[in-house]
Order: sequence, then C-alpha cells, then structure tokens
Amino acid sequence: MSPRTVQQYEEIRENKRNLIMETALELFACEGYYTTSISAIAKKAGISKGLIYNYFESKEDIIKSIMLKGFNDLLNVFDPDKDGTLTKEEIRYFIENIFTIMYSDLHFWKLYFMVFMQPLVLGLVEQQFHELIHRSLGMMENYFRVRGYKDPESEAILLGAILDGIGFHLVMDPENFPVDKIKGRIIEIYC
Amino acid sequence: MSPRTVQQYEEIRENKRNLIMETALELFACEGYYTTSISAIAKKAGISKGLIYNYFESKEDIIKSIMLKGFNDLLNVFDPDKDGTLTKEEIRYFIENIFTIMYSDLHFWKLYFMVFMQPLVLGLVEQQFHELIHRSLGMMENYFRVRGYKDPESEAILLGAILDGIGFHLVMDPENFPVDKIKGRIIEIYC
Amino acid sequence: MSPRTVQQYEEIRENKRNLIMETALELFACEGYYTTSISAIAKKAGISKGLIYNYFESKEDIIKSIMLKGFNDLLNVFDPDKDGTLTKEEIRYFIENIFTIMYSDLHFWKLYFMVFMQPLVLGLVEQQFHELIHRSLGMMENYFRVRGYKDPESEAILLGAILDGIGFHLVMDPENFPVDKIKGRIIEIYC
Amino acid sequence: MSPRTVQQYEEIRENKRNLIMETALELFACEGYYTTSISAIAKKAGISKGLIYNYFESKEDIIKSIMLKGFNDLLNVFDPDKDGTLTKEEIRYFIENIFTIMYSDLHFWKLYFMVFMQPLVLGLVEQQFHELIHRSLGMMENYFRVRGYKDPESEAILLGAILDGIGFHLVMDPENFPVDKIKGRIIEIYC
DNA sequence: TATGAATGAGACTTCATTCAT
DNA sequence: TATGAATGAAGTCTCATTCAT
Repeated sequence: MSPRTVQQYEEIRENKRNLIMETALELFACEGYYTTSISAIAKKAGISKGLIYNYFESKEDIIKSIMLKGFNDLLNVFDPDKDGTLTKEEIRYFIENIFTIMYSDLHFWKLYFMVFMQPLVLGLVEQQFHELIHRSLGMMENYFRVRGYKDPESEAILLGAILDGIGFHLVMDPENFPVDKIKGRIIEIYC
Repeated sequence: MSPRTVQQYEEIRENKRNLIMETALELFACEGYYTTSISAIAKKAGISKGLIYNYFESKEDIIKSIMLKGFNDLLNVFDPDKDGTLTKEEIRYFIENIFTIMYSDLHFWKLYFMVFMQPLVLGLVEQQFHELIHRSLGMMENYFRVRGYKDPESEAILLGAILDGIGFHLVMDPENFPVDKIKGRIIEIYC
Repeated sequence: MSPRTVQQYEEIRENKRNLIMETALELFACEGYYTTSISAIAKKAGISKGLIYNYFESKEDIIKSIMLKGFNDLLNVFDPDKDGTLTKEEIRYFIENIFTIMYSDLHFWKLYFMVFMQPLVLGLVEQQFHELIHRSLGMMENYFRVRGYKDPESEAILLGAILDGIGFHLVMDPENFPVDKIKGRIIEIYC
Repeated sequence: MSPRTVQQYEEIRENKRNLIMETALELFACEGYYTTSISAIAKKAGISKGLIYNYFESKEDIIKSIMLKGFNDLLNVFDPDKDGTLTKEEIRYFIENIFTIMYSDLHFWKLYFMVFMQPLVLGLVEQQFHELIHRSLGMMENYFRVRGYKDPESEAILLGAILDGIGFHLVMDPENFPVDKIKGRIIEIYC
C-alpha cells in the first residue's frame, strides 16, 4: 500500500535480474554460450526456467544485457572529464586501472572475447562496443599526441591490441600469467 | 566397368576431405562453430550431408582436424633448426613471418581464437596447442636471453601476448588495422 | 495464477509416464522395438516427440523401464514367503497363476521374448532378469525335490523351458492356442 | 568358352552367396538384425558393400533367404515318406534328431526366434513357416493318435511348444543348458 | 564381377520458448 | 511472481541403397 512496497518489489526484481545475469555469466564463461542451456542457468540460480523469461526476452537478451552492463562500467573508466591532456601519472593510473578491472572480472572478459568469436552475438552489442573502442582509442591517441609520438593513431591502436592480447592471455590462464611483471614492462614502454 | 584403382580412390578422398575442411573453416569463421550446421557445410560444399560422415566422425572431428592441420603447419614455421641463438635479422624475419602467416589465413586465426572461447572445443586440441605455445615461447625467450634482457621469460610472454592481441584485432577488422605500421613499431621495440 | 502444487505436478508426471510406457509397450510388441520410432510413440500417445525426453532419457530407457516394471511385478508373484515346501495344490495354483499372468499381458510377454532376441537390449535388464530366473527356478526345484524327483534341478529347468515355450506360442498366436487344454495337461504331468 | 567356364562362374556365385548368408547369419544372431549394418556384413565377409547387392536385393532379402534355406532343411527332417504310423523308435529318433539339428546351428535358431519378434520380418517367410509348422504338427499329431492319446492335437501342440521352449533356452545359454538330461526326460515322457 | 563414394530419407535427441495453473 | 509440463523446429548422425568406374 505504501510506496515502500513498490520499492521493495523493484528491489526484488533488480536482485533477481542480477542473480540471473551473474549465474549466466559464470556458466557462459565456463561452458560456452551455446553449450549453456536456459535450464542450466535456472537450475544453478535456483529458479524455474519460466521465471527467466519474466526478466529477459530471450537467451540472446541475457548475454546482450551482460555485455552492455560490462561496457557501461568500462565507459566510466574511460571517461576523461579532463582538460584534454594526459600526464605521465594519468596514463600510468590508466594502465594500472585497466589491469585491475581485467583482474576483477575475468568471467566478463572471457565473454568479451567470446562475443567476437560468435559473429551473430556480436551484432547485438556492436554499437556499445564501437563507442567504447572509440572513446578509449581517442583517449590513448590524445596521450600519444601530447607526448609528441610520431604516429599517435597507430600507437593507440597498438596499445589497444597489446591490452587485448594481455587480457586474452589473462583470461586463458590467469594462474600462470605474470601480471605484475607485464604491467611493469608496459608502463616502462609507455611512460 | 572395372572399379577405380586404389590410387584413384585415395585421390578422391584426399580432395573431398580438403574441400570439406576448407568449406567448414570458412563457415566456422564467418558464422561461428555452433551456429554452423552440418547441413550448411554440405550445401556450401555441394555435397550431401551424409557424405561428410564418410570423411569425419562428427562435427567436432571436423574442427579438430582443421585445428590440428593448422597447428602442424605452424610448428614447422617455429622450428628453428638453428644454432640456438637468434640474430636481430632473425627476429625481424620471425616477426615479419608471423604477420605474413596471420594475414595469409585470417579464417584459421579466427578459429584459433574461437577454440579458446569455446571451452569444450579447446580440450580437443590442447596437446598440439601446448606444444606450439611451448616451442614459440622458447624461441622468443632464447632471443631475449641472448640479447641480455633482464627477464627473458616475461618478455617472451609479453611478446606472445602482443602478437595475440594484434592477431585478434587483425582478425576482427582486417580492413582498418594498420598492419604495416604496427609491424614496424613492433620491430622497432624489439630489435 | 499460482503455480500447480508439487502434488499436482507429481500426478501429471506419473500419469504421463505411464501413458508413454503403455503406448510404447503396445507399439514395441506390435511393430518391433527398432521399427517403432519415437515419433510413432508420441503420435499414438497424442503428445509431442520432445515431451518423451522429459520423462525418459532415451529410447532404450523406455524399453528398459517397461521391462523392469514387468520384472518387478513378476518377482512378487514368485515370492513364496512360505514354509519352504510346496504342496500339490500350491504347484497347481502356481501353474494356473503363470498362465493367468501370461494371458493378462501378452504385449509384455512379447517384449520379454523380444529382449532376448535383441542382444544389445538384453544387457539393460540382465540383472533383474537373472534374479527373476533364479527365484522362479529355485521355487520349482524345491517343489520337485520335496516330491522326490530324481533330478530336481533339471526337472525345474525343463518346466521353465516348457513354460517359456508355451508363452512363446501364446504370444505368437493367442487365438489358436488351446490354453486350457495345455494347462490341464501340464498340471497332469506335474501334479 | 567350354561349358565348364559357365559352371565355374555358377560355382563362384553360389559360394559367394553362401559366404554372405553365413556371415550375415552370424552377425544377425550375435548383434541383432537391425543393429547389423550391410557395411558390417561386407567387412566381415571381406567384400564390398556394393557386391552384396549383386547377390541380394535388399537387407530383408538376406534374412529371408537365410530363413527359407533353414526352413527347407527342416522340412526334409519332417518329411515322413512313411506308412503313416510312427513307432516308438521312430519318435525317439525324431526327438533325438530335433536336438541334433538345434545344436548344430544355434545361430539359425536364434534367428528363428528373432523373426517372430520382429513382426515386419515375419511376413516375409510366413508361408514357409506355416508349411513347416503344419507338417511337423501333423506328424506329431499322427503319432499321438496312433498311440491312443486322448487329445492328439493338443498333445502335438504341447510337444511343439516344449521343443520351442527348449530351443529358446538352448539358444539363450547353450553352455548351461543340460541338453542330454532334458532330452532323456522328454523321451521318457513321450515314449 | 567388384569397388566404395555418394545420396537422402529418416532416426534420435536437444532446447529455446510458451502457457496453463 | 513463479512453476515446470509441453511444444516443435532444428540439429547431429546412420545406413540401406545406388551408381560411376
């Protein structure tokens, strides 16, 4: 009756939606997108199959939602909100940040690579992805331009590729990847 | 009237097996492994569904065969057959070589990344993959050791990651990736 | 609005499972196991193909379940729960009983013989079958021993074979098999 | 050129036809009719798949031919060519004979039971089967009539059933079935 | 006569999705 | 909101049979 009830409902919905997304993310990352069934997600989440369709329109909608949420989180990191130039400290902070983010959610990063390998899934999040890429590349390019690099655009692309490669290896075999040493070396190269 | 000779049969089998593998590779790379049906492969190859099972035991057997063939081709490239040291020229040649190989078969490289994103598929080729990784890492590590790098092992891992990252971007969007500039920059960093 | 209760679901499952088993039994007996398709069972039962897999893991699981249920029913009949001896009346009752059972479910008996003719199917129910055989043979052997027969074991085996032969003919052509006369003659021989 | 060449061809054909039938019989008996593929028969016989269709019209034709041959062999055994009466010695000889025949080709007997369990196959040999049944039943009935049995027809049916039951057990588990004891007991009952 | 590549119908099975409750 | 029975399209795979050689 009181507005709190409505709020509580909203909260419950929000929590359940997150539960489904987190469960699905883990399964997608561990078992693959196509080899994970809706039934499996429901079972692991402790709910019924039907309920999932109360929160998501389809299986694709689930992975899409996971990816969009991840991209939005990343966009915040790449939000300059600055004066347009980057100091050495800022780029160091930026690189450190990237590694921290990668490490904090390897499952998401596995999915990140996965969507590019599953062409049909890619289409679903293409726009968000391009914005993410554009913003982060622009930021890096700007840094290199200010630092007087010869070809800032290519340099940014290379750094992007390097970070992807590191992410890829990190996701593949996190136990054996010498994150700190690699991080140090990257900072050494770029700062 | 008389039946074909053994040689004729072998030739037919060899050709048809290759046709199936090539067709499947293209479809797997373009449409994804799980979203490509055996029917689609058969149709594109201009043969019947059933015939595919005359050459491969299962769909998994197809992707496995493609990967193993690709790995074997690569192992030859990474076979130094040298005196144990690498000169600057050799590493430059090596890096150039890597790029040439990647460019020459982007479809295969897409599959290469794909298998790591499809956990169940990975298991099929794990051994070959590990040998490939071990051999190429060893070769790079040796180069860095000879050149007096502080931490040759990590340096090799980083270079491996960088090359994977470049491969990833190359595969994702080959038209817009400035291969030559990036290649030049890599050589600059490492030679 | 509210979901069905657990009991309602259980009742649905129980009923549907029985429906599938009964339908399959009839078709297996009339058309043969391998010549009866899952589609045919579904169509005759008025349900979809997919639903069958909601209740049974595979086609083999269906025939296995039918056989096990039949065997369990039989084991109850052959459970003497007696003082260890059989009177003339008891063996007469026993033989009458066998015939009644056979007659009451000719479909099952057709399946009973069928599984022995389909070597791969036999393996599925071997254990239950051996227990059934062992128990019924033991019971008959005991009867003959008490009656002072020369070779009770062989005599029991023979009676078992005779009953199987009768069952076989009964199943093959129940309309023309003179059950009552044959039953009378068996009782005459053994009592 | 000479007629012998034609004869030799005939002989080769006959031998190959027999080879196929024997191979098929063994596989059908061991693996089941539906679970035995034409490929498996060809492989075991050391010939090509295609050649089988040079000798038989279809898979059904193979089993049909095997059954017909077996039935013809049996009809000879049941060919009285006698004065219409059977002596005690003759029935004893007859029963002994039946056992010898059963033992000499258990594979065929397994098939014999198998065809009745596979309704669609039965139709193919129904006529021959009925003739066999009719002739052997008539012969046994005659014996019992001459001996003054009360109901010779039922008695013959019972003996037929008994022999089938024995055959069934013999086929199922030849190692553990006490043939000689059972045979002796049958003769004791009927002579 | 003999081969085995090739076909295609049809089998079993899975699973995203719907819907009555 | 929540359940899970039910659907049906689509997938993988098998195999009797054909046919060019």
